Amino acid sequence: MDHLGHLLVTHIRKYVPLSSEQEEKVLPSFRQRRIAKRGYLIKPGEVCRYESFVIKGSLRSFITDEQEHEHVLQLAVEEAWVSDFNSFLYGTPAQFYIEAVEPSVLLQIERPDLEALYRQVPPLERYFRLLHQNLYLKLSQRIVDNLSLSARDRYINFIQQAPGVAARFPQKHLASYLGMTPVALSLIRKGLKDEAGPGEGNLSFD
Amino acid sequence: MDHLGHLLVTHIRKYVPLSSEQEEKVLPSFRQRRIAKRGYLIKPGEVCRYESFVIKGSLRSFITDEQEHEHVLQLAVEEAWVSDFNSFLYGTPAQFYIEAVEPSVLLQIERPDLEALYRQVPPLERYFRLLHQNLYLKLSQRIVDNLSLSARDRYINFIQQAPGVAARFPQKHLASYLGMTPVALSLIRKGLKDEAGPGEGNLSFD
DNA sequence: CGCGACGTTGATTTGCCTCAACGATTGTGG
DNA sequence: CCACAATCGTTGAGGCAAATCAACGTCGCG
Repeated sequence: MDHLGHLLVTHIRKYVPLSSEQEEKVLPSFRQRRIAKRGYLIKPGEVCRYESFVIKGSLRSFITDEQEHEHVLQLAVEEAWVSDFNSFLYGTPAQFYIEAVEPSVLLQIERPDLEALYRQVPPLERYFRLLHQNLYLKLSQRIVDNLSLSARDRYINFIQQAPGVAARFPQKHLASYLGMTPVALSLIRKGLKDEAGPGEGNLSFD
Repeated sequence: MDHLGHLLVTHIRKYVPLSSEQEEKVLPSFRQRRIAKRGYLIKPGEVCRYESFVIKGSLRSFITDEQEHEHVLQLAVEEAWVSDFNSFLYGTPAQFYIEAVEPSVLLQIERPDLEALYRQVPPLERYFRLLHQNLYLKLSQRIVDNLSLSARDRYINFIQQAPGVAARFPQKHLASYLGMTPVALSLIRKGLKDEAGPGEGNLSFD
């Protein structure tokens, strides 16, 4: 258990220095939670009380539109934070589903505890600023990609930037994340495999 | 001039409290800069040395793809921050153009000065964390909209959420921001005007 | 006034979606 | 452990929203 917990501290230390005293104050604010495959962390309408750090497994966040179509916003694996962030911050009803795609283990913190932790361990304020800076940069890039790339190029791009991640999610989740249908993604993969040629399968993305 | 400068302090105070001593330390770190209509704040390949706060005017950030097509990432008016954030943070070559659409006035800060300011005025660390939280939320919503809404609905959505902003930019910039061509936006507007009926022009978005 | 950039409108094309049927794979209860 | 159902991925046929291409009107500016 504890060796998993230290994933969080190790992760934070990639961004900000922590004294060992500060380090010890972090973990006690978190509770570990397991979530079964296909279990839901949150559903629309509920209030998202926790910010959750993934120490094992994978999850996705998505919405459903009025035609019951799912749209995947995030594909999360180890060292990602998941929450309905708007709901967590403002106590408003959540907009997203968050579902475990693999059996997962999370470290969760409630908002009052997080605020208290900011005061006890000031570098965390900086950590979360850096975290949100990076998230902002990634989303900016994703928007640029959605505006300027074809479905095919978005897929190629994703595979190159996050190798290994695609393999952990059903293809339809990846398709939705990339803004296309499962049918389109299937055709794109077929196209790539064909043009690579039967002899040179070393580009296989499986 | 100073009355414009105080727009920044006033803005920051919407997010975090500042003592008057702290308040006085903020503005001296910034330099005011005017930029003519169609002037460029930054171009791809340059290093973005400043984070710029818009106190007057409007700007857009965009990229061009290999087919010379422009793709607008941001439409900025008063109280927005503009920069090639990645370049600003890491000193890497900028990816974006930033162009003044109207004659504009900015308050600029360099990165070392910003870091120094964090230390002098700790609440700014919190301010920028909150700022990036909000930017993150807005980008998330934009991605959801791009995934789940038609071009028509994205336009309606934008007009409702940012009334007045559209009028300050050429239609083709708005179209690009919304992920469609100028032709498509023109047809959408025509469609909306027609279905509103010739007698009831009170929904006109001009 | 005349040039150039912008918006509009029409004709045509296209990338991706929808619908549908069929394999492949997974998971589950008997 | 097998049989069956359910889910997922693949493939094909047809359709549609939006893009492209192109011509014309309009406005602002030198």
